[in-house]
Amino acid sequence: MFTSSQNELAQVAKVLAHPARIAILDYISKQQGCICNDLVDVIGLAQPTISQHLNEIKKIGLLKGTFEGKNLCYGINEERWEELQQSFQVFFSNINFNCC
Amino acid sequence: MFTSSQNELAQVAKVLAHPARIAILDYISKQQGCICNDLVDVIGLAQPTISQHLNEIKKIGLLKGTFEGKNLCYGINEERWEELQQSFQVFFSNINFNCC
DNA sequence: TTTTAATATTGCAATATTACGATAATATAA
DNA sequence: TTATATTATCGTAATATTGCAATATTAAAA
Repeated sequence: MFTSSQNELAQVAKVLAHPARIAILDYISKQQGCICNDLVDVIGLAQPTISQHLNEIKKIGLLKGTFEGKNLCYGINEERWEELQQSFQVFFSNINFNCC
Repeated sequence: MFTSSQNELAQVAKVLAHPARIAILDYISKQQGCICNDLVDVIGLAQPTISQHLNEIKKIGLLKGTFEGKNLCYGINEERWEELQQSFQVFFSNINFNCC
C-alpha cells in the first residue's frame, strides 16, 4: 500500500516517537563508555519499561551490545545511525514549497 | 519528566511514524499546485481517515491551508519544515560513538 | 554450587491510535 | 435558495502502545 521507503521511515520515526527513547539515546550518546545500568535511575521509569524501550531501539538496529563484566553494554551503532540520519535528510530535502 | 526538546522531537516523530502521513507529505511535496482532493484516491484510505491524518500533520504546524474555490488547499509550511529538519539534524549530530 | 546483581520476559490493565460508516458543515454552482 | 462537491466531525470497533509488578534468565562473585 505504501512504498518500502515510506514504511521504513515511518518505522524508524515510530521508535523516535517516545520521549523516553529520545532520552535514552541522548544519554547513551553523552557517555564516554557504555555502562548502561543506571538508565533506570536517569530516565525514571521501571526497569522492565527501560528494557522494553531499549528493545524497540535495538529492533531498528540503532544499538549494538556487548557483554562487559556482568553488565550488558549498549552502544550506538554508528553505521546504522548515519544511515537513518541520511534517510531523514533525504526526506526533508525532497520537498517543494511552490504552493499557496 | 523529559526535557521539552525531547518531548517536542518525540511529538514530531510521532506524526512521521505512520506511512500514510509520510505518503501524504511526499505527495503534497511533489505537486506543483495544491489541489489535494485527490489524496483519497492516491493514498487509498477513506476520506475521514485522510482528513484525520492531515489534521495530525497540521497540529505540528507542517501544513498551511488556504481556501481556493470550494477546495481547501494544503501546502507545506516552509519555515516549520526547515525548523523540524534542523531539529532532526541536531539530534542526529549530537551523538558520540566512543563506546564498545 | 550458591548467592548476587544485572537484564529479559510475561501478564495484564490503562490508554492511545487507526480506520471507517454515518453525518454535519462549508462553499461554490445552478 | 437548492443542489452539488468537498472537507470535518462523531461514534465506535479493532488494534497497538505504554508501564509496571512478578518472575525468569544470565553471568560474575563468593
